[in-house]
Amino acid sequence: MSDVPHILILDDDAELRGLLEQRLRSHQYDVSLAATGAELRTIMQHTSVDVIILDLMLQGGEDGLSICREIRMGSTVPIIMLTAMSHEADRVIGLEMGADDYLTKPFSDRELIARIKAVLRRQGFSATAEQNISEGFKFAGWTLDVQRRELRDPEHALVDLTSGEFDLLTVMAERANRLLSRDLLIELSKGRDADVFDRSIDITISRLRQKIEDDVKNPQFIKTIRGKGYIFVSDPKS
Amino acid sequence: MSDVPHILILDDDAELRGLLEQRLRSHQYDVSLAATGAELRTIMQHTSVDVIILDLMLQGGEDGLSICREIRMGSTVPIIMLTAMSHEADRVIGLEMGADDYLTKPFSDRELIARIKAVLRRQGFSATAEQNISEGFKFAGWTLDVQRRELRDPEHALVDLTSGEFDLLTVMAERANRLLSRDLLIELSKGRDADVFDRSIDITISRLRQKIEDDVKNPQFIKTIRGKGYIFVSDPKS
DNA sequence: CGTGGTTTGCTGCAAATTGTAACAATTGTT
DNA sequence: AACAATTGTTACAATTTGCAGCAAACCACG
Repeated sequence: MSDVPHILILDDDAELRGLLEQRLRSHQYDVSLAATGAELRTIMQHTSVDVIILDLMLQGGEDGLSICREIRMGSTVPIIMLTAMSHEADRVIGLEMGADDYLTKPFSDRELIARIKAVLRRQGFSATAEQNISEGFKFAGWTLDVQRRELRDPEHALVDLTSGEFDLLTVMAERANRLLSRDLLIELSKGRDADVFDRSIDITISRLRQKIEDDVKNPQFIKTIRGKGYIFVSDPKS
Repeated sequence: MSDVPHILILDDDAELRGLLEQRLRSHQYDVSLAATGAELRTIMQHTSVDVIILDLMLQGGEDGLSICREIRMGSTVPIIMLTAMSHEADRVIGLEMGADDYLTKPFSDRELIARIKAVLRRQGFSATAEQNISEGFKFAGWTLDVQRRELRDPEHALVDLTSGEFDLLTVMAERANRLLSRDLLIELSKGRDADVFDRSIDITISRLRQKIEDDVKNPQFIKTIRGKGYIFVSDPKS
């Protein structure tokens, strides 16, 4: 609960679980273990988790993807998926389901630690999830204050957003650096299901870009992924 | 199990195996030995391997090329092949099957170590091992930032790529210096299976070349292997 | 060397996808 | 009610992608 990142591992292979626990602990992480989705749920209800490591293939009718999607319904915790198969298609599916990264078994400590660090850094780990939600977000000098519902540019000037624009920006900032489908964005920001020909997200994205992007033709923050959706990049231009 | 590269040797000659092990260990590598394809499989399932050294000629019905191909189905580990004959034909076949480099017997320690280092370096090993992963790629001054979905030329200027071009370049950069078949590229970059007369990769390659190659007629980065596919060369100029 | 068949490069299209302007519907305020 | 602000829809523009088809390059033969 302090500044040590807390990692939750869901895998049905007890041996691998133990191994991962040992290695992550030796790298100064706080580790919790779960063998089933139910255990994972219990742990998540009682403690705060910074990263989840999820095996794509579970036994006994459970499925990593469904669990991933389920977690995503109620949380934005970064998820790293473990997969035994190497088909890159898994990656596509995993990312679409809301995983943040994935690893093909077997993998080395080095790889796993690197991905954990990368994911934590991307999520701006200095602030925990709750802090993020209550305090707001910062990206490239901009400040999004969710409490006051205010956006300020790097010069600290107020940028006038409509509430729809603000809601969209908020859900995107909460899920920065992830692929977000139009359907998901509509559900999260408008709280309704998307119609088949629903283009309203595109229009709101367009209006947001006009207000926050330097060059609308080359957006730094909101990137379009053709055929997939959008990504909000929280840390552009290094 | 830490930062020392792990090398797996598959050879049916026990004497050569021992010799290689001893020498590689003296060069600070972590070494595992396998005498058969089955042993190799077992080792790969349980640990992570950074380089595989594979004898092309094996006894008892096993064949280095098939094993190489089999490894490639599920992994991108660099493979160095040992061959008794120096026929250039072997080289072509080997590259087709997915080997990364070649060594003709007999060879010196020096040669072997040099190739191992070269292969590791191409995989971006020497780098702090963290950048290597999912952050981005660098080649000949260019920068491919996977998070921000941006490509910059050696002058640090943004190069405008479409989603499809970006995806293709990414999967090629992830597998630099390897022969990549059209089918594989389609599966990896578009997430679908290739049709029989699918030329869409050729077109995307062509458009990519227009944007990144100095002289499109003499491409430095994306080389065509007639009848086989393409290779992305990450470090041209030699 | 030629020659013909095969493979690859690349230029128009056409279809699909995305961006956005203009207008209509909705909501909230005075 | 009148008005302004916000949001959704429609329509059209711009972009991206894949295919057809032809030119160029390549290869194996004689």
